[in-house]
Amino acid sequence: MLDIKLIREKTEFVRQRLATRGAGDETKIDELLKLDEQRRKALAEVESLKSLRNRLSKEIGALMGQKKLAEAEAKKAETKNLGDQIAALDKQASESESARDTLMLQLPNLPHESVAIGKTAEDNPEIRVHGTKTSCDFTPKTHVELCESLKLVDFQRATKLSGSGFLLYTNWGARLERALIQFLLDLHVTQHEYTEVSPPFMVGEQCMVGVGQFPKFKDQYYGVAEGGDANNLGKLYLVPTAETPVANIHREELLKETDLPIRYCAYTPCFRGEAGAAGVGTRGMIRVHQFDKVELIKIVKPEHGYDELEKMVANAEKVLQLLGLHYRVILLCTGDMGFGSAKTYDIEVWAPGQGSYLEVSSCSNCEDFQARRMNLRFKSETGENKFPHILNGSGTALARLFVALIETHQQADGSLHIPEPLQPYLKASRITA
RNA sequence: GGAGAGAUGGCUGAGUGGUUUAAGGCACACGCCUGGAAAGCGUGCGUAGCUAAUCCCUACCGGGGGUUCGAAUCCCCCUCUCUCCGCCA
Repeated sequence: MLDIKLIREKTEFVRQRLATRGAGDETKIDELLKLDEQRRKALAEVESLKSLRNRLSKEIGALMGQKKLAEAEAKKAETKNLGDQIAALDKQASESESARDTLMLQLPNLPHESVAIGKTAEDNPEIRVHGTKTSCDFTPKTHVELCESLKLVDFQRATKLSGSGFLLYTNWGARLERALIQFLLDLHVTQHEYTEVSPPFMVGEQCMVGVGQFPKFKDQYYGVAEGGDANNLGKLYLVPTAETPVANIHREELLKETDLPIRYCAYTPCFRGEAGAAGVGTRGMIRVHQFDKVELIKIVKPEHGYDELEKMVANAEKVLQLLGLHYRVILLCTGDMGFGSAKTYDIEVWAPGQGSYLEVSSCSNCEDFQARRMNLRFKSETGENKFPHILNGSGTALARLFVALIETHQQADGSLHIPEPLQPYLKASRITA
């Protein structure tokens, strides 16, 4: 959520920054300010009436204390109609306020000044590249072919269980998936100063609002119903990312400045409806309804937000470096960024079988946008209550990492070489048919 | 699922209709004291809106509604927490 004061005081600046996203959000500003003005006007009136009522009520109390009952009754009569006026104005003020807040929740974050202005993924500048595309003297198989020949994933039977877009890992595939999760958590916890947490895989609506998934993108997620009772559908949602539960851990709290920075690392499966997305329903692991991910979350003082973002990207890159994968880091342009983000880096890993790069990490600084939505603050040393910056980054998403890994390390004989850092986790250096 | 208890500021904890403009304590900040510290003493200290303002004023005691001139306090609904019982991995 944006700061309403910023919108009031620097209206043109906000309008221009919103316009860089190219989604037309800047057109909502006039309506927003109108509602804000209505609210403030009603509030000023109702507050002076309340002030009057409070004064009279006190006088009535004093009169009754002195047993001057007749005078008290007279004053009561005088005060009586104030109540209706107050109720009417209160209603006006709260209606304006809730209309204003509904609009506020729909407005995306302002892009940081360092973000390139652009419309689509075509406009995303490449920041750096690590390694080179693998050149092998045979035609690389796709991950689907490898999964079938090495029996890592049973696509067919997964469909029988849950429909398209779900994976059934089998034997070495299941072991590899588990090894990767363990490897990622250990890396971030022991080498990168994150505290491991294991959150619920279902969250309440408030969490979805807190990080910005609701109300705007409600159709993207899975709601669950307990038992056969359709009435409680929507009380809980399957997490689309660990960001949702973990970023909300300190929701509604007032932290001490010395509590910061907070750095969390969590594994969860991620559930996504992928409504309208290309590639759902086709075979393979690139876009599925459920995948595993290890997520990094930071809650930091505003002045450290962008340093911490750079470190977070480096933490995610380390994963790919250790696994011997070629990747590039790109900066998302204003038009391609997520709703709550002020600045986002994507990491794309090379998948030789696909002949393309796959997004395996997205690291964002949401600044105070999410903290405002969840009313998470910290008390500074000077006694001020401030909103911290909240950052999230994948470290990394697994199904696609799995794809890049097996496509990159496949051998001419059809077997799979396991990179050295992963071997202790898999307890194998090679997978063969 | 059944029964009971509860939800008050950063924490704790009083408060059953009118100096509660939320007591007291802890924590925190500053000062006194001290060779220095602890203890002790003094002062300050909730959140948000409004505002040039740390002045006023208004709101906020889990959330929503009601009664009243006036509600933390009385009534109704909801949510959550705890204890016990049942069921259960």
